[in-house]
Amino acid sequence: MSINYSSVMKSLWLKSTLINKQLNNSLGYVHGIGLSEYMVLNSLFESPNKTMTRIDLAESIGRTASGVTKMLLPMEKIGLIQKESGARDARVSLVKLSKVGERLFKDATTSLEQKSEQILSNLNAKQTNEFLNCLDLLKD
Amino acid sequence: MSINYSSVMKSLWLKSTLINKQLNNSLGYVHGIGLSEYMVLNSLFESPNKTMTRIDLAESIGRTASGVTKMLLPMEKIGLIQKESGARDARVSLVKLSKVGERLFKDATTSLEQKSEQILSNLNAKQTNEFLNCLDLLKD
DNA sequence: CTCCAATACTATACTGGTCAAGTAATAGTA
DNA sequence: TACTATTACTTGACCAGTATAGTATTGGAG
Repeated sequence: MSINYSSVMKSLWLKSTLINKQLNNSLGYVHGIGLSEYMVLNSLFESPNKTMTRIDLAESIGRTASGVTKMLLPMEKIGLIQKESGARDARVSLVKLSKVGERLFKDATTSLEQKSEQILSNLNAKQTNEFLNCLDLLKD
Repeated sequence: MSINYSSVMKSLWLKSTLINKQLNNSLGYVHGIGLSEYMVLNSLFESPNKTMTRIDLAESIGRTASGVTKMLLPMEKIGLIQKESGARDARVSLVKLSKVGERLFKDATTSLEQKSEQILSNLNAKQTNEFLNCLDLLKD
């Protein structure tokens, strides 16, 4: 019995689009950011000094450099992040998570956690761990 | 030890964006369609008479009605689908998979299958089945 | 039969992303 | 030291999707 690989990908595609909408709605309605913005905050929060280059940021969230440039503009305007000067390389423009951004990130995280628990509520602990493990094993 | 639910969702989000790009590139380069278009063909192919209404189509691929309206325009122009008149309800405009569309769908399916197998190559058969099972269990 | 609400779209304006081209700074090489 | 390639962006044109508002048709209540 051979596996139908593409049906797994189709299922992944459909579920991820539906879940993305859910999570975007949750975060957007309460905190005014989308999942992409959340992931930016997340990457910054987890990085040493809560500071990253735009390229590293783009890489960490699977977006292009220009995509990052554009999404950071409004985030800077509302004070979630700030430009950090003082890089030894004059090409890079460092991005730092602000206090406001960190606060919003933490609030958004609890929202996300709740929604995520709900989405995963049909899986038991073992399944959830296996699922995460499988995700990590996917080649990209 | 409690589970960090949101990290599962973050992982899902990141992987799915990266994999979407991969699959879109594969399909786009060889067959000139994206994953969304492929899923439209897929839904039509699997439906009785290879015919659906636009809202059923929208529902089946997780897109809005207006999204479907727009994506079907070019697909009709290149002959992948055709408008089917003769619905009892004059509001609906039925969409039918054409022979050309069916042909392209089958070709694209083999491409997709190959790429999918590659993406899943780190998972064994048991893991793959479990993964698919978990996907189906996700609430959306 | 006549409304009124709901359904199945379509059109417009907008958002969020890409790609390709351009700029400035740096790194590597002769 | 100078020249070239690479890197880290930014910008503009475009594309794929949404939300909202509109149209035409249908179904149901009185």
